[in-house]
Amino acid sequence: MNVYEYLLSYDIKPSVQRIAIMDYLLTHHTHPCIDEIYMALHDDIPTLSKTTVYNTLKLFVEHGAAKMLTIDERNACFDGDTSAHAHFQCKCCGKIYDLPMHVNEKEMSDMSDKGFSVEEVHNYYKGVCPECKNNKSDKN
Amino acid sequence: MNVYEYLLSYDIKPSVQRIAIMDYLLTHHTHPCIDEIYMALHDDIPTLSKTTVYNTLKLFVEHGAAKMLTIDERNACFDGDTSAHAHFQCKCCGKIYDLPMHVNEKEMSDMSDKGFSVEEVHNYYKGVCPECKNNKSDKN
DNA sequence: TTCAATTCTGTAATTATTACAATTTTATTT
DNA sequence: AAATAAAATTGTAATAATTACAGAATTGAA
Repeated sequence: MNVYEYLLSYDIKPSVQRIAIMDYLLTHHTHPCIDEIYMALHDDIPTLSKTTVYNTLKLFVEHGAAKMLTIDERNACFDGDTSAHAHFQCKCCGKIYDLPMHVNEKEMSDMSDKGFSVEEVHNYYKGVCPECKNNKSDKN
Repeated sequence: MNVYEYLLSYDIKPSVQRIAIMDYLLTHHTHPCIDEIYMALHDDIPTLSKTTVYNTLKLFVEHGAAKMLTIDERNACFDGDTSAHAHFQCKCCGKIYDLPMHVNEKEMSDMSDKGFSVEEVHNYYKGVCPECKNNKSDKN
């Protein structure tokens, strides 16, 4: 399935901009912020407006085609992988890694027992990634 | 232990403003944003500056006396309860609830096996709280 | 009391995000 | 194919959160 059909499957009308943005999300697993996407696509689509990037990602999130991450305190990040998974952000380099998520069934059933309807599960860690740990020890 | 000593235990020099802000965090479990704290304390300390609220909370977080939550997309929220626990934010009323957190030991050991040093665990859910569910059904 | 260091304050600057009107593009009808 | 209507995009301006910073106030030590 190409990006055009992929968008349609989420009830999103494809356009040049939407296809480019979704394609970027699906091929780059960097959990980009608005600016990263804008700057990356600006070369191919010189007329692209940052407002369009904002609007498009909002649309994607509303239709369930992308997820917004609030791991990074500075910027909202976006993830084209909508499957349930956890994240790790390195405090040193800022990179966000994907991790398998093990949903806690006990926690979930406790919540619904108390009358909470759970719609989203967010699970992330912060610390230092292996790369940055190596770089640090190199300098000693 | 009073708030004065509590701040000292985190190596934070107490001041009128710091004591008031920490006291607010410890007695109100609303996970307040900057504005809530500022407005609540403004009556008692009319000279209080919003910059001080920002600076003080930053200081608290750095010293481990408070945690910053990025659950709410609009504002950073702050939590004086530094013990490991999860959160639930209602998409309807915005309220943030505390939940017991069950740390996933498997996930943790997987990460350290791969060379990740985990320093923070964030775990939260979004959905509709029991109160809002009741209010909705009342209107039918 | 004097001096130095720290903390607080208020304003200005910065940055992310949203609002909105005008333009462009796309789809539909004639 | 031309005319029309609807939707999407763009760019600018407005808003809101946060940070920078310099001066004022406070605290602690000599």
